[in-house]
Amino acid sequence: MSETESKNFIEQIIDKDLAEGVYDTVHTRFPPEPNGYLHIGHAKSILLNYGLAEKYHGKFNMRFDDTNPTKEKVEFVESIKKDIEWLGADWEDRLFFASDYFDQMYEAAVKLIKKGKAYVSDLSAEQIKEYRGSLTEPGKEDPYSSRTVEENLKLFEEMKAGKYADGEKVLRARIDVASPNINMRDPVIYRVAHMTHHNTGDKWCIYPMYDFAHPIEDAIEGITHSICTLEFEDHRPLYDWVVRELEYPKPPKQIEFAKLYLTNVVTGKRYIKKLVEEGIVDGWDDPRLVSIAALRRRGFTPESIKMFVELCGVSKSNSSVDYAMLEYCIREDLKVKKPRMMAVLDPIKLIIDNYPEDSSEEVEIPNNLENESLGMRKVPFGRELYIEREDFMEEPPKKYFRLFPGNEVRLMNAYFVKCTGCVKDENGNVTEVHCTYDPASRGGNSPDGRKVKGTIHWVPAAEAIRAEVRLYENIIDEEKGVYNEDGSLNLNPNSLTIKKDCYLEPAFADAKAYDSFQFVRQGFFCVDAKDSKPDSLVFNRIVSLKSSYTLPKQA
RNA sequence: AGGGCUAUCGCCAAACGGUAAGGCAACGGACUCUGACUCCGUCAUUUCAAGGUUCGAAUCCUUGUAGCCCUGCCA
Repeated sequence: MSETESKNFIEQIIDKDLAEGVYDTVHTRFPPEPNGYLHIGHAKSILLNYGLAEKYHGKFNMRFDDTNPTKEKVEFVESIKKDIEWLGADWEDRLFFASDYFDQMYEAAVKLIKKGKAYVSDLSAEQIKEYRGSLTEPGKEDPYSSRTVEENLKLFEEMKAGKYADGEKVLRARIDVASPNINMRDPVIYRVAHMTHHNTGDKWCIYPMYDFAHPIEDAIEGITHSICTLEFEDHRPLYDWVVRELEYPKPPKQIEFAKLYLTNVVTGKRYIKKLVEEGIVDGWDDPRLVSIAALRRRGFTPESIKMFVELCGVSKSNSSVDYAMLEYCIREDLKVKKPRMMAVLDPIKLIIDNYPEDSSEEVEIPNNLENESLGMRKVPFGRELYIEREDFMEEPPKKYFRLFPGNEVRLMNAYFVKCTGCVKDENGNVTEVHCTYDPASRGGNSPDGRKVKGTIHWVPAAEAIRAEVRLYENIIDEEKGVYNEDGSLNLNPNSLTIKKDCYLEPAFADAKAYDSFQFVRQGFFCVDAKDSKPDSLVFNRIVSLKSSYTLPKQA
């Protein structure tokens, strides 16, 4: 708590605005265009905007920026709402659509025309591009810019009435065709598009452009700080021009911050689209992706994502955050919240030769030593168990303190067992490990006080539940990117490992979709909501434990 | 006639002229009913570079360098 005293640059701007009386409240918004799925980068924007509103006891609006009917779909509206709710950003009763303001935007355009600040142009898209000049050359005056106010009013009215075809006429703001900032070279602010809009239907055939619409949307909603990403910096003068010319009393202010990029992760929509189309991933919510839906399916919690975003901070420098930081956050969140269960991913049978045949018992195990409220569970124990194949070695390396002939270890929360040997098949592969147990060590400690160096996990062979476990790695190979120079896919071949025939404790019979657990020594896993069926559980690994598999390096 | 923005440890990121926070990662060590977790320790004589101003510069000035963004009737 104490180290969060330093404020990010946006909070500093807000503090100053509040102190100087520029605004007397804070009102933010998240304004996605409903044209795709949200990903971890959007989460930063959502939680930043929502967090600021919370922190300053202000308000947070949800707004769909749907001013271009060619790209937007209702299905995205629903998925976006779901994801934002899941993240915990509460817009209360303030859910808006930019398209709800089309009337006001139209009036705003008329106002500009009347002020002589906008005119109708007959130039084609290509011609406008030509007249705009280039990065190094100034633009040229639009030949239609000298039309009278009356003429412009009439023409704009006709545009609205549907008299013109798409592309025939546009409304341009009159600013400065020679501006070094290309966005200020008489930008188009309204275009003709005969198209059915998902919200307004066929009411309109003219639609406002982002640069014109966005400041108006913000102003109408009383937004104070309009937070967006760095690429809009060049648009700020236009944003300010719009709110100034429209004479809004306490105009909103645009503030830009750097997008969140994750190292070695694909976020680009067109790349993900291609991966989905080519069947490389099983959809936009494939657990290897970082869409909000994918993270949810993988088992990330809203809390972990919030922690992650806060840890990343807010600045204006382009940066790419290490994936390890995200993993840290989910480990941190889950480790005290979720039960620690025993699961054997690569099973080998362990037979306790001196355990009475046809006998069994139950041992009691705490669900999470760090969180007593998670309670205890009972696990059946018997003569035949499954243990991890790597927990037995016939010829152990130095410092190996699991099972090997002659060595005694503890079966977690059960008994001490001493390895007596193993059985191999004709190829020399170990098929069974044999041992004897010490009945006096029930519970996991010996009354004579002797210690064991190793403790291993186990699962009762008869009652164990079979499952499939999927281990995901980042989908992209280090440094090389999604595609090679020749356009071929460059994927990490280990991005998905499927382990079938894993054995779980019987308690997993009650596991439900999205339930997550810590598998002792294996990491954190989540029941896959998409692929699990009542009789066969599929687990996605959320994150592995640090170096849990690695043995000490040999000298 | 181009314009805008950015540059502090492997990765994020504070510091707002007073002598380089913190987190992730990494590496030692202690502890442990799993080798995880936890704990304790190490990790920028230096802030893209070179000059300058100052008692004092990551912070101010100058000149460079590198990266990102902008020439949609997309957002």
